[in-house]
Amino acid sequence: MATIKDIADKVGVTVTSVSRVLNNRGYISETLKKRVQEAMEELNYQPNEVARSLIRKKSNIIGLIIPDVSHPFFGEVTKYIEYYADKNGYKLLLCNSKLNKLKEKEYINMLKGSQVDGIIMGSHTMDTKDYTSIKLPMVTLDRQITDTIPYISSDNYKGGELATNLLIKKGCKKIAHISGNLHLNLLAKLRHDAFKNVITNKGIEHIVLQTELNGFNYDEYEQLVSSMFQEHPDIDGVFASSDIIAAQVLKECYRIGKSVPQDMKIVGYDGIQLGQLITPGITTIKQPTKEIGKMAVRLIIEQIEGQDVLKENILPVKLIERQST
Amino acid sequence: MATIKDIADKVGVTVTSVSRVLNNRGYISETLKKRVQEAMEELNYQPNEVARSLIRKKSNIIGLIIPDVSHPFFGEVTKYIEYYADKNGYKLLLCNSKLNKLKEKEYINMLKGSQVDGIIMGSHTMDTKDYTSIKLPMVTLDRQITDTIPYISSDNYKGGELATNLLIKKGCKKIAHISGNLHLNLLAKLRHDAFKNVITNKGIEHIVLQTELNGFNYDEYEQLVSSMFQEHPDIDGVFASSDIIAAQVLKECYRIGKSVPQDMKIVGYDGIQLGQLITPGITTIKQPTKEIGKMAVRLIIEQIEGQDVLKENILPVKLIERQST
DNA sequence: CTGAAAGCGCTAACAA
DNA sequence: TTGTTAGCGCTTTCAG
Repeated sequence: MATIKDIADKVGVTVTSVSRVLNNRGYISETLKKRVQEAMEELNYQPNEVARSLIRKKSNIIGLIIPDVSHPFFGEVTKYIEYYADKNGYKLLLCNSKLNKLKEKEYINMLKGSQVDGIIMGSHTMDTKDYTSIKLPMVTLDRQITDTIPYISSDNYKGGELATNLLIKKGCKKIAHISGNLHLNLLAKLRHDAFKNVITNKGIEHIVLQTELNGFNYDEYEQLVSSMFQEHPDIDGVFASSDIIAAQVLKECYRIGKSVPQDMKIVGYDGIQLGQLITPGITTIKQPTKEIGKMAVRLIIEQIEGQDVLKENILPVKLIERQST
Repeated sequence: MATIKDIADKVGVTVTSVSRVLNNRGYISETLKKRVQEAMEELNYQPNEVARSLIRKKSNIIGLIIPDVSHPFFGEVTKYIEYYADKNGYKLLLCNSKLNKLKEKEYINMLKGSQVDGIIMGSHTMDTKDYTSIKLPMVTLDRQITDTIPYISSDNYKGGELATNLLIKKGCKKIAHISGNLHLNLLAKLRHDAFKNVITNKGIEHIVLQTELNGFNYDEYEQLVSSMFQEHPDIDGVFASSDIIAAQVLKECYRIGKSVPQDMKIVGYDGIQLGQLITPGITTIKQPTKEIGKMAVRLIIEQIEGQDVLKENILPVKLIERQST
């Protein structure tokens, strides 16, 4: 790979001048500029970003820690984060923590060592103090760690209300809520809170189940759903905390011969693209993945640039009614 | 952030000694080693990987260019690539090309500038010469560019055969193959070739459709499938080149009242995790995403280490029969 | 308008 | 066993 020195030698100037045209800063004659640019073209010169990072103390890299890119929701968010990062001249280092505390810690150290300019945390299984000691621009997705670290979430409470009210409106008499793990301190817990409040107010029979801590295990969902129906054969409505779980519920309904939406109504969560492929279409609460990704990148960059940012960033959700209700 | 100098000062030695314990190379007394390590602990020292990269001329970063992480197949492959990269001490820089030639070029330049040690190309819309000029360890997924660049693919021909034979065995009289775009020079084209060969040999009526070039557009699939059924109402078997497309076919069958598998049999491709959530379960050809990811990382690292690697790496596929056939 | 020189944080001969 | 020194590729004062 050609270096700045090679260009300088070829043109017969010093690296200083080449650096000047590279950064378009300081005085350089038009002719020199031309000649340098030509030489760069010819040698197919690519500035070494590692060297630049070292001296500038800025890598233009954003670290992203999420549980699992292959989960559709995180896949979509990641796509948009990458898109907006790139659009703003940043690169994305991807880390899948699998909701593992140790892994998360290791990744954070790795990212610090790699001199990333900021970290977007979509997985947060560690303790508060572990985060406050990071000393790097950060934004979390769906978890409020302290009131100094900005977070982005969609309106989980509203989502929970929409889902629960819809099931009630549609006439469900006994409703189950299958929530993610409630011990992770996620803001997604607000979906559960909304469910509880609404359903208690209306005095409707209900149960709540939660998934395990260990990531996204389809087999576990299958178990969970199957035993739920066995224990509570009279359930006629389910509010699932993800479209994946909702799909699992739907599948179990097929298996045990319950027809949807007649005998059973289902509402999912997330609004992943794949939801529209399933029949009957799963009614869902759509999270604005694109806006989440966009805002995550914006908040990180603004912090990198030293600006103050809003700590609380709650984006609207939308009820999408399909055939499962 | 503490630097090596800070540690040296604190312990009262030079950076050389600190570097020695950091890299565990050369002679250092046990006591000095201890003291240095303690100082590192105390100051929470993280070596600056950017500086190390600069001098070692090795970044320990692998670049990954794929069309779209949010596509389930690529999401799964990405997950495993990240897993094995991390396991081997490499980081992953993620790039979504959206099958855009210009974007792909820009990403390659970006990755070269970032001094990545190698590139895994899961998107390849450029011309052969653009790849040969990269001069960096590379491996491609599902495309053979030259006989010097190693590639990984699953046994597409076999997959095509398995799918087609199954549909025939199940009694289909007119079979459609919905393929990805055939102009991308992908090895996935072999699925089409196998389909053609098998079905022509057996003298069975058939049609072939292909998707557009522009990425993965669910609406386009919907259009395509819908008009296919309108023009050929007598189709009773579909071999789709992805599970997503297969799901779309299934959805259309529900819409127009064709029952699956009685009136219509469907085989998908990829074997994504989500396939098992759909009812009826979609019969599919499973690609070994984990092995693909593992091998991609292995081949890149072996090249980085200067080893020779096999150029042709074809992994086995597996037929998974579910209820759609 | 251009160059000389220092230095980013770290590694690695070569000396001592 | 430890230190001196040069240098990775680049940016940036400060001179000229």
